[in-house]
Order: sequence, then C-alpha cells, then structure tokens
Amino acid sequence: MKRIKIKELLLSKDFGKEVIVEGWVRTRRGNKNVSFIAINDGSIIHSMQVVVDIAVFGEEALKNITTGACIKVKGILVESQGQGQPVEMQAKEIQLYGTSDPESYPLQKKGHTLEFLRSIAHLRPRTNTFGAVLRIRHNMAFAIHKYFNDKGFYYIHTPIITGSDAEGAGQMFRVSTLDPHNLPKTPEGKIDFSQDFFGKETNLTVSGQLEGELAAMALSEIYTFGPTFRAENSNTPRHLAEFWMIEPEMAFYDLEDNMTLAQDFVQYLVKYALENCKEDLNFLNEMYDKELISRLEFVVNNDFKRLTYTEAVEILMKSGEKFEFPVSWGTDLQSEHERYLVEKHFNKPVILIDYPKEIKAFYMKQNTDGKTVRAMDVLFPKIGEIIGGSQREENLEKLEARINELQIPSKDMWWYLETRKFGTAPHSGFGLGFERLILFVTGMANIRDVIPFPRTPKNAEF
RNA sequence: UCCUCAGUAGCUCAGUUGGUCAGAGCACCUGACUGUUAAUCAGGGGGUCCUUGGUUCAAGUCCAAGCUGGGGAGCCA
Repeated sequence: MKRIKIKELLLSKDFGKEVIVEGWVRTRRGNKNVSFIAINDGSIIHSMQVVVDIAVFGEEALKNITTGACIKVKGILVESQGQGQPVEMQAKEIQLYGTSDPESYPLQKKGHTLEFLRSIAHLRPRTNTFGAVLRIRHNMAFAIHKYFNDKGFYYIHTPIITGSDAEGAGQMFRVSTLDPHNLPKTPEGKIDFSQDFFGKETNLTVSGQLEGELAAMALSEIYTFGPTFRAENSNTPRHLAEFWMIEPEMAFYDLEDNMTLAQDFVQYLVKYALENCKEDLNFLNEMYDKELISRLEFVVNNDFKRLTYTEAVEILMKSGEKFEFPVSWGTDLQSEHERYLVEKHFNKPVILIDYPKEIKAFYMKQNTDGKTVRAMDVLFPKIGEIIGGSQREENLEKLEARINELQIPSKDMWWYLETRKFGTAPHSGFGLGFERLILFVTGMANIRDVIPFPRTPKNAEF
C-alpha cells in the first residue's frame, strides 16, 4: 500500500478506508486514554490529526513520538469528531522512522522569531511559515515558465561564469583555481591570470542580460531565469549576494511594449498565486500581514501608473513633503522619494521612464533630447524597485560613443557590439528580482526569509 | 560601508543608582485529567549573563575594542 499525501487526504471523503501517511510530528497531546498526533508531510500547510487509542498501543509505544520525529501511520480515515479539521485518522499501526530528542530539537510548538529560524535554516522548512513560503516560491517559479512558454518565449541558459565585467554592476565574485597562497605573477608583478583555469580573469555573473540580448537577436523573444551574484557589501532586508533573476529580452519591442509586458507578467504571477496558493496565503495573511491578500488583489486589478522621471521630479518638488534628501532633476531618486510616489501620491505600483542618462547603464536607448534614456523602473509598495529595464540602444555608433564616453573597457565586449553590426534590431528587456517578487507575494519583510539558504555578507552557513 | 539598537536558560525577555541579581513566561521532563486543537493543572531539572581587555573592595550592570544579529541609509534586483 502506498502512502497518500495529506493534501489529498484532507479533501477525501473515503471514510472507513485504510490509508497510509508519512511525515513529521508537529505536536502530540492528549491524556491517559487517547493521544492526538499532528503529522505534516509538507504537501499542504495543514497537518493530519492521528488519533491513537492508548489502550491498544500502550504508553511505551508512544514515548518516542515527539515533536520533530518522523513516522509512518497506517489507519482508518474517519470524519473528525473534534473541531479544527474535517478528517482524521484512527491509527492501526505506527512505524517510527526517526526519533527526535525533545530536549535538543530546536523547534517548538510555539512561534519562533524569524531571526532565530534563520540560524536553523536546515530545520526551518518544517515550520508552517517556511512551508508556505517555499510552496509559494515553487509556484511562482513554475508560473514564470508557464507564462513565458504560453507566450512563445524561449528559456535561455546564460553562463554563470563570465569573463567580462561588461555591465559594471558592482563587485563580482572571482572564480579561480589558482592557489591563493602561491599566485603566479607576471614580470610586472601582477597576478598572471593566463595560468588560471580559463586563461583569463573570470567571475560569477551579475546579469544574463548581455547574453540574453544575443539570443533575442535570433529567437525574438527569450527569457533567462537563473542565479545571479553580487559581491556588494549590502546589508539590507532587500539584498542577497546570491539571488535569482528573471530577464526577458524581446526583439521588436519598444519601451511601451516593454512596460506592457512587465505589468502583464507581474499581474499574471500575482493572480496565479491568489488562485493556486490560497491556503498558504491565508496563513501568511493571518500571521504576518493582515493586508496581504487585499494588496495582491489590488495589484492584479489596477493598471500601474506610468510617468516620466521628469514628471516624477516635478510631483516630488511640488509635494510639500519634507524629504531627508532634496529632490532635483539629474540625481537618482532616493528610497523615500520612491515610497512617496508609490505609497502616498499614486497609491499603486508606478513605472518610471526616461531617466537622465548619467544615472543609467550604457546600453540604454538614448532619447532625442540628448539628456535621457529609455529606462524603466517598476516600483512596488513596501519593497521598492522590483523591476529594472529599458529599451536597448540598437545603433552601433551611438552605443560605441556612449561606451567611449563612460570609458568602459570594450575589448571584452566585441561580441555584444556585433549584434549592432549584423542585423541590428530595436529591442527591449527587463530584470525581475525573483526574491523581491516572493517578498511581495508572501508579505515577508526580509529577503532572507524567502530563499531557503540565504547568502549574505558574513553568512554562507548551510 | 555609514548611522542606530540589541546580545542574560532551548526560545522570548526582565534584571532599577555598580552591592543575595542568576529571574519570569513558554518549551522540556514527571505526575494528574475519558476527544485534544499553541490543551489545561501541579511539580522538577536547566546558565561561558556574546568575546577579550580595562575601571573598581565589588561588574549581567560602567568604559574600550571586536564578533554576531535587527532596523535605517547607500548600491541595486
């Protein structure tokens, strides 16, 4: 007889049927005559209540069935006599797979702080909160592939090890097989990377965008979805050193098309969560954020406000709001400015476009005003920037001029520039931080609580 | 990296002007209870007061440095 997942059994009406469940004990309680075991197998947030007649099993047999233990139960599925669950199991046989010393098992029946759970990341998937977050995370990953597949986008695997620092997006993690205690040196005394594994200096990727553009110049509409690494010493609830990013890149899309896709994409994902993760969202709504579900519904049902950077600066200057940092055209907007626009002025997600070229990356399409570029940032309540993207500069001369202006070493970028040389095309794309999406969908406050094993400065445990 | 707050039992925390200050709740263990729902009730065990150094007759308490964590900022996704 095969086990049946608790998710399935809780919906079952096969009362009187003999079934098997396997899972981990959440709690056991009761008295001299009867014992109740809550067993959870992670298939759903709810546990199965197993009712044990102590006269049949004996107290000794139940002694090791403690919180955290793993057991197999064969029993009869019955309608629950108690409140709180529709069905329960009357135990006939119990097999103990693994004990769990209650003295040292760190998870209790009572709630723990998220900070403490981070220190036991190997066990926190066994909590209701992380079970919910991890199931939602899975559903969002699946929905991302489904969305793009249904739209005819192709999934491209861009390299994780890169030989170019093209984007210049902050500090990178070096990839090397050189012996750090005995580094080969060039005659000039510098490290001789020609002797390294790849014969050159290599790093972990900070973005798959440039390679994504290459694929879009052949397959029209593509997306990447992979790990991304930033060695920035960022200590905030919104940054990780290792995170996952989705980067669609589309030939023949202008910035308007790009914005339309970004909004449709995010709304699809949030709607997917509302429809497919109802039980987990209800739990998070109840325990962490009473406005979570209404906020998700609002995002699904309302267009994002689109406006230019210049318009945003005017709104901020006229707002009368006292900002810590003054607003002026040409400087990047501060968190407080973005929050004002999203949470106070428009009270909905905002897409800002046409930023000053000085504060944006070299590859963004230059506007005819000579001052701004076709950039877009999608700003969300509570988490700020969730998407950053742009229409790309497809004109070779303009792109090269910008590269020279910024003194970007273009030696390693010949292949990128050749897309503008051979059959260039208008195209656009954006990057969505996967964990930031999960933050928004789950209502969690810290990005370290939406990835199973967070990598942050001074922390690579587990 | 900067600003700021914190670190005392397995967890969450209290600990006053430096002088019975080693404490509480929960968890755990034992017992009671005829169906529990974070069960309830009674009892019990449990400590590197983050680390190092300093001030003092005396430091959980004051000072310095460091480590770790939270919040805010910057960088960004």
